[in-house]
Amino acid sequence: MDEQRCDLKHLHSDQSFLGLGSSSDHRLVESPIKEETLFKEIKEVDFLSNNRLPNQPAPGHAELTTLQLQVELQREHEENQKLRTMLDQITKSYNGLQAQLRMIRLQDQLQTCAEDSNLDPKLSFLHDDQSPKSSSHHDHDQEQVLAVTDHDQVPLRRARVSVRARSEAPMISDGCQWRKYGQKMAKGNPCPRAYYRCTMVAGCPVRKQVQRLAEDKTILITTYEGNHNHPLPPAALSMANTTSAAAAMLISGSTTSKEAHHHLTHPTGLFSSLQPLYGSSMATFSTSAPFPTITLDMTRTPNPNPNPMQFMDSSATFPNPLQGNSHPLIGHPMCLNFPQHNHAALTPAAMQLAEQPHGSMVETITAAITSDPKFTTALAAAISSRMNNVENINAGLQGNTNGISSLNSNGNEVCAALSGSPQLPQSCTTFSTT
DNA sequence: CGTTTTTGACCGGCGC
DNA sequence: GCGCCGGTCAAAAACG
Repeated sequence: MDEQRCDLKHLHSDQSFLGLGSSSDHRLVESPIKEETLFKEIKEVDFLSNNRLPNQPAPGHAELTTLQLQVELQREHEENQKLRTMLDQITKSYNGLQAQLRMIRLQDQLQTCAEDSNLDPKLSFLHDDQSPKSSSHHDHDQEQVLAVTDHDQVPLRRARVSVRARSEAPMISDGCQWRKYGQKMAKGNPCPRAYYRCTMVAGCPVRKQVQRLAEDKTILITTYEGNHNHPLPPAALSMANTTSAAAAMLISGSTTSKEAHHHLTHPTGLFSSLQPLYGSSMATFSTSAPFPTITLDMTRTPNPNPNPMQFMDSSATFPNPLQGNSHPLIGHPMCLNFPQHNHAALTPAAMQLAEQPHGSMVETITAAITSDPKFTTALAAAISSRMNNVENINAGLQGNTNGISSLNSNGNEVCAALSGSPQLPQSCTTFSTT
């Protein structure tokens, strides 16, 4: 009952709900459901008001019988069910519109990129099983947009994100529910490799492999593949954002080189612009494997950021209230967006790109940082102070962009940053090159 | 008793 | 064609 009240309180109080609170959001995302209708509906189920039932006796009235209370409870339960149904519909509409917006932005972004640099031929791995090579540049871009934004998981199903972290536990806690479906002895490693699939929702394509490093058995290598096709609890957003962002970077940041490894600092495009911000040794690309893989190393601290809080700028945005999919986590006070970037360090082109899923790399770093208890307190204080100012900040849809190929998951909120990955005993302030 | 884990079998890709 | 290897399946076992 308390949870229901919290939900409804949020519906009443959060002006950012559905993005209706922001003028810019309102302009860009118009819910198919009229505002008036929405709030009228909500008004009818205002559990918090003492006058919500004008034709019913006030609570606590002496005339109330147990039967009446039961009838009222039943009625409120039905209304609550209606509300949840409505919320689900709104969620679907919101996700659909957000996906459309994302596709439009991505098209614009690719047009901009096409003018500045050649697209990577190696991106053909995105198109292998979709269509033959196209002759025109424009068609190529269109194909890429379709491949990247398609919901069928093909692109990121092939891109993988490997996360290295020190952990004594058999598996790092990333907030998702996993079911083990296999275990194999990998070549050259005495430790078995375990295979898990996401069981939060039936049919979720996300899988992961967990294996200990042969050289150092305290290091756990978790390899993620695919994107969740369902909303994630805040505790799972951090890692999901990490993998989604990294996979998006892997896809969009590939180079023409056939070298076995590519660093994020390759000389063209986004990453060179981001390099001053992210440092020079955060992650490693590997294209020698059957699947393109990006490795994020959270086990070393070769180049500690002297001021990790620099990632916290003033561009914090409202949370996507629907990310939790009508669960009590909606409106959770800790569920706020981390800033996307230190915009001052980026070129305009990089900023535009970075406002797309690449921006989640900041969250990747944030996740690593916040998995360290030493930073948790400081982060909590910083977040608390910024939450006081968040109402004055334009929400902006860029704060709610998801992973490139994920239409309705992997929002950019780093809700779990402060609570997630408790089993990561060590983390670093930057990612290291392996 | 339903769910999860274990584990051997099976399949497909790849190199020789 | 054969063997190796990574990945998945599915029946049995274990668990709560």
